[in-house]
Amino acid sequence: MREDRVASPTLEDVARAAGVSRATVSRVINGIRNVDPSIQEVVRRAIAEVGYVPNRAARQLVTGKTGSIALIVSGAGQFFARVFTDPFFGRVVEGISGHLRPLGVHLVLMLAEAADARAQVVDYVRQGHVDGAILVTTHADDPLPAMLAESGTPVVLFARPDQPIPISYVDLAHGAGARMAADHLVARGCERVATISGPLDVLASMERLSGFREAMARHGHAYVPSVAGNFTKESGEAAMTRLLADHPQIDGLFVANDLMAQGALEVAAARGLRIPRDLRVVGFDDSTAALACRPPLTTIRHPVEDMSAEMSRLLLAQIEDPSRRPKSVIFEPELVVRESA
Amino acid sequence: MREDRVASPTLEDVARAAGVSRATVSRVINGIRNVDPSIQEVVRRAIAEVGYVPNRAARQLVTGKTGSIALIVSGAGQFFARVFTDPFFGRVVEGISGHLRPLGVHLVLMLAEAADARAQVVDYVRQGHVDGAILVTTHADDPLPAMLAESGTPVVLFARPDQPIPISYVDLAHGAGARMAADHLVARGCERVATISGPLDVLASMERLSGFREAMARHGHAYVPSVAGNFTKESGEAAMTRLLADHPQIDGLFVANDLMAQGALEVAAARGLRIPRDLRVVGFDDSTAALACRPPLTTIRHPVEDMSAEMSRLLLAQIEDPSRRPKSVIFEPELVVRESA
DNA sequence: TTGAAAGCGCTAACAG
DNA sequence: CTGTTAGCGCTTTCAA
Repeated sequence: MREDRVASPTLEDVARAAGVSRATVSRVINGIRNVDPSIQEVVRRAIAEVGYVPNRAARQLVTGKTGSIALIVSGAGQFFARVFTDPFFGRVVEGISGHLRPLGVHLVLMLAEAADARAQVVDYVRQGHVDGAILVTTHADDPLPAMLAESGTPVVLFARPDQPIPISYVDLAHGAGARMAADHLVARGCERVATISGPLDVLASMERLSGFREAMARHGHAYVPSVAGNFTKESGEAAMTRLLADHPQIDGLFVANDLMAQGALEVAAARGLRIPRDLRVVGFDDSTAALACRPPLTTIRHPVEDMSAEMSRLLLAQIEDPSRRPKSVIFEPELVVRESA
Repeated sequence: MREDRVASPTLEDVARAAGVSRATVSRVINGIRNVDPSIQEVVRRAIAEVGYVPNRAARQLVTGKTGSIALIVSGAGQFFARVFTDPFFGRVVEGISGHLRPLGVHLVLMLAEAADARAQVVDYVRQGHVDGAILVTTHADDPLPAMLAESGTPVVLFARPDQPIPISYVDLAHGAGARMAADHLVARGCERVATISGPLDVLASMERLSGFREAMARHGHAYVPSVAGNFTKESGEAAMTRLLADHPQIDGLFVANDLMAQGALEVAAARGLRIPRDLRVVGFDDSTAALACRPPLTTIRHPVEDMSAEMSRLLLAQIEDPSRRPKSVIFEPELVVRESA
């Protein structure tokens, strides 16, 4: 009863049990028409009987397809603690698997936190474990996108790469989002506005910062103090502490992501600042952290799930037709008004 | 120059380029002795020249091995937000990949948050994508451990399964840890002690709770009020709020994990309670959350990384010898004294 | 020490 | 509609 474990049953076994040829069994398994319904029934029964499961390696060897794709998260320094602490990555996984699962495509997550891990991941992909990869990188000068693109595997990126490489990606109109934050703060009557930005070597951070500055300038605010964080809550606290030390009078604040905003709000609360009366705060992302804030955070919606679903769509298309030219899809942000501003 | 992408080079190509047979190339690739050093050199050069990468499917078809294992995280309800918010999972991944990477074994992470996802994961494993699986499940009545065990794949669990199934696992002596917390609180002079537990249908939670109660009873404290949370920070806040409403006089608190302790501390601070003067708090896990607490949290060390490394060790052994009997390894907790108690 | 050859389990023409 | 057959790329006896 358990010996089938020793050598799992093959097509051959099913064929014998059903009294047909391997080809016929293969046909019913792959849902190809042109098979007599009664025989289909017999085969199906035989499959169940012997407990047959197709051998992926054999199948891949002839079809060249694995039926699975990798989501690679690449970064450095405090990597694991970062990934498993920021709601962003969960949204990405959710968006991708929501799109892939109904299609029967397997999603595997791989984490590359250092040079050797990166090499191993590239290895994995090049060996043909997956049909393609979706890549999310958290640091600017990551060599992985180029390595992967060069390997010839279909790849799609989250966010435009720093270096111009021929690769498909999905991104957000960060500048437009920052502008919405600026307009909102000004409309609410803020006079002394500052911002906590993300790491300045990350494109998205730069775009949010410059977008915000430009919009504020257009409203006549020539000077907008800013402090950079690294997108963690702790860095938001540190940045806020510094900001308040240098500019105790601010009445409006734009923070480049919700997690940092959460940290900033806690510091503000500890300082006795009432939100939004004394200080209005706008975050960015509309992640679960925005709702966890006290008070709930007014923020800019970053449709991460939709963008991630789009990544898988692009990837699947590229797998189907490898000659496809790289394509980019840019999403539009939205202002979400809650209580903090 | 780019056309090698169309059909990637095979052993045959390398053999031709090196002027030897496929078998010889295969030998040098697999590091088999009995190959003339000069030929080895020639072959290695040829490999680099044609940019050869072994085809995993073909290799697996004959060896039966994939060289990769899966880490499956299974759960439900708010699953993604939970996994990517709790430092615990990062520690698991870190422990496993730290052990596996030097061995050249690939680690892929798979998330199973609902019934269809579970089925897909089992599918993936049974199809032979991986040589074995490490399973972490966050809810009590998860059918996945049994499904996997039954499939015949080598599997190792984090934490003892609720149902007795023949499967290897690694666990912590939770009761012993809870006892340490109790002893410490009592030694610090606490008189009115309460606890915030984890979900009561999770074995580890129960063991921590009953271990704590027993130890307190041994110290003469017959009654220990408790409120259950679900291991998230938010649930810690809610539990603390409830606890303080019913028992405003408590001067000692044991919380079943650091994340909930963090939430509890925030509520305590908002109530004006001084820690540890008015209230001493001991957490559990010694995760990054413990250091993020104000003040830094006294807690019980849960050696998650070591335990995870041990899981991969067990799994590899089981893969090597599938007839191996299931084995369990229990780790001992340690008290880590910081400022909160 | 090296090469020839037999498959691993499956799919996909190609006949029938 | 079904069976036969030729490989997919690799490892591994078995000879040489």
